[in-house]
Amino acid sequence: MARPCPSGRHDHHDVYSATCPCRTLLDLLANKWSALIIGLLDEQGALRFTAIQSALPGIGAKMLTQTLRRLEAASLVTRTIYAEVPPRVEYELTELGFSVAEPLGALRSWAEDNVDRIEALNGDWAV
Amino acid sequence: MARPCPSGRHDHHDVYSATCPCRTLLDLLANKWSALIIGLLDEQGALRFTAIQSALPGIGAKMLTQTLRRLEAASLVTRTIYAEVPPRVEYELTELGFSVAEPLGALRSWAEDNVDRIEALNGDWAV
DNA sequence: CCGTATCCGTCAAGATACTG
DNA sequence: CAGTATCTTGACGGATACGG
Repeated sequence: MARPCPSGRHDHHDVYSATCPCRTLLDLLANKWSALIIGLLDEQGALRFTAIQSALPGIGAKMLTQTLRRLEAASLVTRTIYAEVPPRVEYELTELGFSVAEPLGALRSWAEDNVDRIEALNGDWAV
Repeated sequence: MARPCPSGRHDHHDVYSATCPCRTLLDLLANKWSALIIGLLDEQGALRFTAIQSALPGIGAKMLTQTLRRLEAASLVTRTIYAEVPPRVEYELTELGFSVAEPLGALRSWAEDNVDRIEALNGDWAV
């Protein structure tokens, strides 16, 4: 059983509470790379390590491994090793992973759709 | 006019491109504190600096100032100074800010609703 | 090919003290 | 009240080399 959250904003959990485990979960999702990785796996299905890395310019192998491992620990992603030569490892969303891909996708779309408006309002926003 | 994105996944922008300004925007939103601050202002309307800080246990004044300033630069939040004694400063969402509060709220709700399931699947996920 | 292990520089962020 | 200024630390993250 999860630790209950003091505030009781919802039945059991509240991201605004510092001690609530769902805040840790939000931190995992509200992260630069997690949102992109989950979106990628949502759109393209199972992908190999290298495929993910080249689809995400700027991410290093270490950071990618780290993020994938955390997503795997949270049961959002599965990691499947195929005993082949050369070795092949594929990452794929779990059912839970697909369900979080929806709100994350909405956020990505919002960013893509509104960045022009923001630049029009203030060209120097990207500090 | 915004710089176009090379990939052309959407009409003009693509968060998967490292150079696209909408990726910078996503980084601003997909951030531990931004999601909470925007959600708070969405639920409670205009709030003073101290009110926000006490609603977000764990955030320091420096980090709060920094995040609010970036949100203000992106035209998601307004900052209003009232010439009173003692001084009062209120932060409030703009129309743009309210519109992004929806997808962010969906993400927060998802975290609150699914953390139990994740803990049941793997008690050690929060590494 | 798919990582892990290690080293190491940078800068994000906390603590503290101070100002309008 | 609502910050800013300064200092300090340590964790993040890049580079490299190596293992399964």
